[in-house]
Amino acid sequence: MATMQEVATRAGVSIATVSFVVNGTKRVSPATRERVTAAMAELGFRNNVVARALASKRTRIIALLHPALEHRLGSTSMKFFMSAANRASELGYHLVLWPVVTGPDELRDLLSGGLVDGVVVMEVKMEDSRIERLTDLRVPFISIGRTADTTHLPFVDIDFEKTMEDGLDYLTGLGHRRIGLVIEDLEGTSMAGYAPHIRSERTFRESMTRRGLLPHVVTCGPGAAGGRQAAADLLATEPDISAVIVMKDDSAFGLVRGLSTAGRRVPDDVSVLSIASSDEAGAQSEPVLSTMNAPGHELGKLAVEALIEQLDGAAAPDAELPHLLLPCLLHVAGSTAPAPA
Amino acid sequence: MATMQEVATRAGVSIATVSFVVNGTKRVSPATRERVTAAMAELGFRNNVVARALASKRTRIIALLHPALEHRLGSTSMKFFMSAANRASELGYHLVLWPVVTGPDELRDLLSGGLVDGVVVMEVKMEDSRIERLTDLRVPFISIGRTADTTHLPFVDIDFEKTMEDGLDYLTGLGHRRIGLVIEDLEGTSMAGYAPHIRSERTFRESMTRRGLLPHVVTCGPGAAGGRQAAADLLATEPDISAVIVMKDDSAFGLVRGLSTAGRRVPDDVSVLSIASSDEAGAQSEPVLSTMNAPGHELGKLAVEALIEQLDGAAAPDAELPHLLLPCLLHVAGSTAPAPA
DNA sequence: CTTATCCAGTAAAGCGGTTAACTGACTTTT
DNA sequence: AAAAGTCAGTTAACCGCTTTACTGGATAAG
Repeated sequence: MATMQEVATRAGVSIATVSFVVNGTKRVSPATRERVTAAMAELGFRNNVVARALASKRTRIIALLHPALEHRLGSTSMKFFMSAANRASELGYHLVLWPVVTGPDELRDLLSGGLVDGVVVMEVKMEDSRIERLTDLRVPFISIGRTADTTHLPFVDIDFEKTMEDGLDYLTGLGHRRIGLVIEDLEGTSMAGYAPHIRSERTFRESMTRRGLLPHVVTCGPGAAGGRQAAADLLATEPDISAVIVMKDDSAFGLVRGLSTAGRRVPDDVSVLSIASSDEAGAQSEPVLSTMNAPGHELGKLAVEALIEQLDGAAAPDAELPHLLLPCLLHVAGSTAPAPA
Repeated sequence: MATMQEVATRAGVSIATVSFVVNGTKRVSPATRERVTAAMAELGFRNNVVARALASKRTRIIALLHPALEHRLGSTSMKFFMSAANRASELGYHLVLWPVVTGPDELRDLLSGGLVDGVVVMEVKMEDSRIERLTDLRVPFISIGRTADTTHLPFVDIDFEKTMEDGLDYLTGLGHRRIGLVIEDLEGTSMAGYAPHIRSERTFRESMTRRGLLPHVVTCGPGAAGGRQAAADLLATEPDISAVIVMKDDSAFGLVRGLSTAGRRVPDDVSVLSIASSDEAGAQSEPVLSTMNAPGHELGKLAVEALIEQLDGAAAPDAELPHLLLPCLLHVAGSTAPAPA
């Protein structure tokens, strides 16, 4: 690969001039610029990213941190990732998915090594040590999801509170009064304290109570099997249940089947609303699930924009931290219907 | 962050010595080693990855290239990714998922820039320009999946041929004679020429013919809806079909529902076998699908090992290229049964 | 006609490491 | 006892690019 020095020699200029041409850092006369450009083309010059990074202390690489192994990337996360990657690319950055395998030290290496300009954190828990670590390391970052305390946290997140309220508005609007919530049980796993679950459950309980209704909450095991069991558990507690909100695609699929097995027709006897999901996921079930779609695309875009603004120093030093909340949007399909008489 | 020079000063040695301690590149007396180690600990020294990369021309980073947007990461790919990342980590490398957004130039930048030591390519088509490009750039790489011509291609892949034979052995062993194949139609999409589909279909046709049976092949649209339609199409062609092999999870879910809608019970009337799938995916359907499980875990591990062997120069210069094929393993669940009389 | 300003371009000092070649003291060999 | 090895450490030349300070000629101002 041709180096900058070779280009300089060939164009009969100094290496600095080449650098100015490449980066547009300083004015160069049209004539020399032309010579340099030609030389670059002839030699097939490519700027060495590593050398540039060392000298300038910027790589234009953003890492999307992903807790490896645990929790596989759902379609929502994937959408988010793609959207973020595209937006980053438009803004001249690379967004890579970095599975943090070995724990905090690996993180430290990348960051203090200067390999990465900034970080996006996902799958955040109510208390999350990674956040503190990033703050300590003074790495520019943004979080997808919020910890319990958000005062010093730049984040974008799904507005689970509003999503839940909207969902309940919709269901009660259909006449439902006995409504259950199915949430995967993460206690004991590495995802214990996962914020979306906790917020959703809390809001569900509060909102139901406020509406003068009894909150029926059932936790379940992982996968479709867990959802299936949840149906049985729920019906055992409250046989007259007429609507269920469920928080994970797997669980939702299992839930619907569990309800059928128990002789409840969906949506005639029991309505099912899958939240923080997507059209595509909903379409995998029969009947097609009514969903509240996670705004993965928008969140990805916004997260990257906020982070890059911070990186490029476009944001005022003491500007307010980004605190963006977007609710899931209701998409009515075949799994919800008016409450049975 | 403390630099190596600072550590050296503090320990009263030269910077080279510190480097030797850090990398174990040269013998250092226990006494000095101890002083250096202590100094590093006190200063919280972290090796600067970028500087190291520039000087040594190695980053110990491997990029898993992913064609952005197109084809979202299925659970098989994800398993593969995780397994590869873990194995890489064990071997002292980082494996990151790099969505190539802007096309070949981006690729070129990373590689000629020396940001990445090697590359893993996935979602390979029968003719794939990326392979040629990587060869041209002389970047060490390994492919998950094979192009049509594999003479110069280092790869690991699912043995679709054997998988299909095994699947057909199993089904014919159950007495099935009228067997269909459902494959998603990718013509006209960016994934046209996707190797797994082509190999599977070809082997299906050949093997069926060899067995003296008629190969019923139906292509379908994307998602569950496509699979559903495929059921109708297949029954229109061959109403007495008694078994169907299907190649994608989405399609499989839709297919099962489509069959039910058409009044066929699974598995009593029609058996369904989902290939290149996984237990977890199969469990999302009702009845639980019999699957042939993609060896994502093994492939990820093997791919990374082969690549790193190449990187570390452990392989002889003219050693044979890795050509590894692993079949999917049959996992019998609830969607297959003996052929009806 | 000076002196002050511009301007395009250059020289050179890093950025934080790696590594080949070298040094000097001490141990073996013959 | 002289020649030859060992061995732990050091020196210094890179790796390829960025960026600040500087130069010298051309133009504008006084």
